Amino acid sequence: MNMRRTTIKDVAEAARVGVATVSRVLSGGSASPETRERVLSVAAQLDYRPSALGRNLRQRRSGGIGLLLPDITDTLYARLADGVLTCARSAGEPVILGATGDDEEREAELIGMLLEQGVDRVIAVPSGDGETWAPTLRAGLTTVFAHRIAAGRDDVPAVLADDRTGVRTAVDYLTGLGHRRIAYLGGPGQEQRLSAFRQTLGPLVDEELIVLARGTRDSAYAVAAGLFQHRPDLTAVLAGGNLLGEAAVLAARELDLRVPRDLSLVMFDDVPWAELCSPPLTVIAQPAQDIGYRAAELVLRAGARRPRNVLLPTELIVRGSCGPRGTSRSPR
Amino acid sequence: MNMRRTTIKDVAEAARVGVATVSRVLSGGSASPETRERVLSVAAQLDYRPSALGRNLRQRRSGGIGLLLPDITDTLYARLADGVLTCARSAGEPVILGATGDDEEREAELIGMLLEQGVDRVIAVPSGDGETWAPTLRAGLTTVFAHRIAAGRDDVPAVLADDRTGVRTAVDYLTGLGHRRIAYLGGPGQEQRLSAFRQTLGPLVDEELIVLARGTRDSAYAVAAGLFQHRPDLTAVLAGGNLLGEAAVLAARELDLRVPRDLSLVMFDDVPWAELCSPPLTVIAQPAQDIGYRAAELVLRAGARRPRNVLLPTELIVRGSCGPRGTSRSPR
DNA sequence: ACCCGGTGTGGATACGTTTTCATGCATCTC
DNA sequence: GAGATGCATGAAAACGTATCCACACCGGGT
Repeated sequence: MNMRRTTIKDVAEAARVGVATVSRVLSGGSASPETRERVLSVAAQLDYRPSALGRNLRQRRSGGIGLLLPDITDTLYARLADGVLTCARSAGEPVILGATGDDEEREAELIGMLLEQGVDRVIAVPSGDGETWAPTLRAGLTTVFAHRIAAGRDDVPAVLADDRTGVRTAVDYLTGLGHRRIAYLGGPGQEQRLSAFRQTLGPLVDEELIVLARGTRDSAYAVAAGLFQHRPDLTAVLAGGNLLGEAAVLAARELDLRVPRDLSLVMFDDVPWAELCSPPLTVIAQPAQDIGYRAAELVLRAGARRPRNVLLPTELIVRGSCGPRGTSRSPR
Repeated sequence: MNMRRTTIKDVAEAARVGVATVSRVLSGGSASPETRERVLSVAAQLDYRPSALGRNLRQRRSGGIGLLLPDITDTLYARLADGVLTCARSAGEPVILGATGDDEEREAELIGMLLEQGVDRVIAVPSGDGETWAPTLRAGLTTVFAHRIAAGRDDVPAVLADDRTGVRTAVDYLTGLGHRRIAYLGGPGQEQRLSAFRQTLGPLVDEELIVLARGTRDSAYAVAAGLFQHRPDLTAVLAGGNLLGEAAVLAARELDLRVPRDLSLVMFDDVPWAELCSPPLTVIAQPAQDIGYRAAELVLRAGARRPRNVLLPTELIVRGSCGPRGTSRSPR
């Protein structure tokens, strides 16, 4: 079977017009009503689909939007991706997905791949700093950051969750319950949350209770377990991501800490399993899907004036993992 | 800034050779050592990157792999996607992602989009039947199914988890614990699992204990709750997916069924939160990431003889959600 | 009658690459 | 030494589309 694809030329011949006219009709240009209808009917008849290849080459840009995430396996990013997909689908644009693994080098590599593909619109949860993203902008790509920003790249619009308010609400909630020794379990690239934590806690902040993990499960668990063992006097912990929260739950169980009696726990990001835990986890929900959707909107409606950053609200969802400060934990 | 992209022509001029030579050198064709080196050095100097646009048009196919999943939000599919991404990255191929939502129509639409993009390699967790996938094959796309197959499309190679053995192992485990009234909670597109369930259980099978949900969380919950209420005599349940398992846990808690005392639970697919549950869930683990990776391998190494279906082993991971059959549940 | 602006149309070109084909040169064979 | 064989090379032809430009035509103004 050597079926050649039907091209615009076939349509033009069949409709007895020039290729230019067919192109115009299909791209919404001007044409006389009868010509338009004839072309349309012939195109439908031959079930002609314009080749993106030809078009892309001609306009020196592939449609389509690039999406760069640290890890598609993380439900937060998966939801974000889902939002992007939803918006892109309604615009008929393909989405090229890449996983950076929070690695600057891999991110740069993927950016190179996108450039090679002629992609001219990118949504990213950036891992690298401003330098990594310089080629992108130099090449004239319209870029939008989501969920976090790259250091030193204030010129790129971003759509973010209102982390600061989220942290403040959670910390206020915990201090309201009487907690004083509150730990923060952080991950990579969340300076906003950490600084909000410090700021809200003010004089109560204890630098020893602030620990950072790398992006992996193992690292998160090790850090959480180490913290709990090293500082038995802490009564509450704020986990700055669902991976960290998972680690905290696991580590607490391993050390026989009862939640919420011995330890109150608030986790960033509402995930389906937060409700399945016992007790169900109190969380700071982020509109991950919306973030993706809005980012896609921004990147599609480019050309209009560069919009300011978008800040989406977070919400503290109180479930059962926080209680009043009990007596200090006793070593077993 | 009107920086024109550096093209192969620029490189050719700068290296004082023809464009054909540059193309050959860069594509690994034959050339004299000195020419090769000169071209390479000039290309590096200008930091030339061949445009995928031109190449794609020339060879009438976009490189790149299309990936069609029901829902990127489902961790199973997210892991599968991760496997595909990993393999694709090592091959330098972009991945175009689409979410079908388990909807035949949307799937067809996405297939159309892929065709229009000139994608000629597709990995899919198919939702539609053979008819939906007819255009794909007619257009000569190399297609590989993952995780499940489309009805009536035995001509498409597939990478699957060994569902039948997984189900058999789980059911044997449950009957070994003394359970006789075992329910099956199924989702869409998993005939393999269901038929294995029936076959393994043999005469013990009770059609009333087999219930199917649609793909959504709400539907899963409703079906699970209905089953538990309607048949208080059941003592064990096999959930045919992590969404179903989630629903089962939730419904059991809502109805005050203690796991595993009142109800033993085995879930298909090992997800991170299975360990966080209390009790931790006994699961049938599927190598989702491997499935994706292998599928990507298959689709990339096409041209070789069409390989037979690949069957990847599942594993029963015993945790704490199954116990010996207790006395029949008493109504509260 | 003439010109002029507007509109619909098609020919031609360019987008950047790969691949075919012909050419030239060097080496090998009889 | 003549012909054959091999290899490196560049000119040119696609690939399918969008767009520039020129042309024809039509109506209304002077």
